[in-house]
Amino acid sequence: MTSAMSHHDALDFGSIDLGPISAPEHEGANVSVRELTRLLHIDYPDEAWLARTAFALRRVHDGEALVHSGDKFHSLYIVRSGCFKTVYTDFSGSEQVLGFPMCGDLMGADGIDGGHYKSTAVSLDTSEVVIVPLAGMTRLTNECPSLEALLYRVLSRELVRVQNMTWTLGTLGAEGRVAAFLLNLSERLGALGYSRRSFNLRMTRQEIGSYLGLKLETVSRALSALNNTRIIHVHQRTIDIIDPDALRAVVDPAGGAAPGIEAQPAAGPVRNGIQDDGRPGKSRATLPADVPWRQLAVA
Amino acid sequence: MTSAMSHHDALDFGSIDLGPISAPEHEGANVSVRELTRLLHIDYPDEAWLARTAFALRRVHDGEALVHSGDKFHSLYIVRSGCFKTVYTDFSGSEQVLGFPMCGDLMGADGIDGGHYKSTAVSLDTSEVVIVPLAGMTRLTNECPSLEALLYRVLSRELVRVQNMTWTLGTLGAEGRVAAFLLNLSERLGALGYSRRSFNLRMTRQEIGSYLGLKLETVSRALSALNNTRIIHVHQRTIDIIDPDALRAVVDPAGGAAPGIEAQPAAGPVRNGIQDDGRPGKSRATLPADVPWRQLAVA
DNA sequence: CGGTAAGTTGAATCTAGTCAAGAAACGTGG
DNA sequence: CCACGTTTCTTGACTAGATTCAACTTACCG
Repeated sequence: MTSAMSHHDALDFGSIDLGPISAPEHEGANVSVRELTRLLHIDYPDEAWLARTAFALRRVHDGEALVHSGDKFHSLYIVRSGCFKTVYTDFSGSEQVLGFPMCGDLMGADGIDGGHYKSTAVSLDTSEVVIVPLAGMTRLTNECPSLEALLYRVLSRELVRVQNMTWTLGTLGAEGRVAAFLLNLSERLGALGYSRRSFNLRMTRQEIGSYLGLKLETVSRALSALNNTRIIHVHQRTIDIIDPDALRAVVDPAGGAAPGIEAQPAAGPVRNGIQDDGRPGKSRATLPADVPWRQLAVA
Repeated sequence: MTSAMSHHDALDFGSIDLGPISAPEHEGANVSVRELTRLLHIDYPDEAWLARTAFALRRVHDGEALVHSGDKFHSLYIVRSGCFKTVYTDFSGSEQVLGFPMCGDLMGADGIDGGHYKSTAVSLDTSEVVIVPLAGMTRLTNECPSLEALLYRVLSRELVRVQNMTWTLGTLGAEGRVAAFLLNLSERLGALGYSRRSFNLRMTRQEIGSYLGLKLETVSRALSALNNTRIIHVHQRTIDIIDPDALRAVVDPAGGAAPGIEAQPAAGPVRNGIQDDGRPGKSRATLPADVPWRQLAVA
């Protein structure tokens, strides 16, 4: 095999040729770019013509799969409402939960590189997703580079999320993991305008355990333990966080330096991450203020 | 160097204004887009004008940090030679290793969204990286959408890698993790033209353990166990894989493949003829070899 | 050479997994 | 509305596996 690499366009995202923006699965109302950025908490310059561009929505019912592992990749999805679980299915039957995407979260990115989704996304609720057909995006990004940046950011964000997860799995014990899971959930729900103190889990102990690398019994025990120490109150899927600080302490016993639990400033649009002004004279290559920089992992 | 052309969008990657493509840290020779795609094992339509575009290289010495956690984000990096470790640094000083990027691997992507790198990249060797200043890319991607797709793919690939890692941490025991780690390393080295059978670790047990969520003693024991069962031969950092199949069986006793390993429609070109040469690799080579579809989790 | 860092190995401890039984919630159909 | 089966959750006792503590060996570097 010589260096003959000109096969057909291996880099093409497929050949979904669509109108302005839509998708095979189009159904129901559409969503403007502006609303999309609001969902993602990412600011972007409002350009009139873009505000008119719209993405299709898709509704997914409880228990229904949005995409299956192995399906041909075509679109990214941003959750607009509801809640999902994403799973690797070990064809011996057992599944490993990779995440619980909720409003504003990305799904499907693991399909870009290989051309096939690598995980299955199942709705845990009646949910709605914004369909972002990647192939169709290049046309748009040509006219609006900031839209391209937005995509990079969304992908990066997902990467960070998963990296935090490996930190959680690599460092924390059972109670720490469960505590981190609850805090993360609390934070995300809070960012969406729900109560940070009180919420209902939409997933089973089994699913939580799979996600956290624990058995369901262990999850149950950890929850009971936190319940007994009055840090939270648990009844089935109802969670009340009584003492958030104590909960944080479970994750990070080493004093308060608890790496920010606040995942996203969520309240206001996240300041433009990539903006930078660093002109060429940026130098100062080594003034790294090696700050503990983490967000609380999980979910 | 200081060209004048600041397109100004709120989401712009900054105003690093550079020539064709270069970066503040420019130093040494450059690398063409074509070579970059070869590094990444991603095909792309060869456009003459693009072939003339070049990326800067940077050399990083053993023990030196390429970027620090908390540094302002400016570029992505593709490893061209050598080996790194990427770490989260816990405020209390302890570090969690996130990966061991090698030739063709991406670094720095966790900095895109927040505008600051979230992990530190330290060279475990004398290494060379291709500097990909993201801000400067939008101009290029306008002219060549496939380049944009390339970036998406690279990010997606990294995401999948980390997802596989969470699978590893979530499901495997100590021996399985170490076995998966070795197989992954073997596969990656093989893809680079080195021996799959015999190689030297460039990281300590401590670092491996941190990466795999284990203590160094546990890593040592796992290696000893595999050594005693004649599956591999270990002597300090020298690894010989004697029975690859047995090693795979340690990861997946059930005999199938790990999740996600399900056969992809071999979208790839066939492999060229490089076999194991049986020598622990350290000869310099940037041989392109096609990556087998998916490596076994880890690393 | 000698000192330090890295790796190995053993024994005790602790944590999470496993097996098992029972309680609580949920859905369905009478 | 209640009875019934199913699923989910909780709890206990026991086991397997990883961590901890500690001694010791081996490599590496000046």
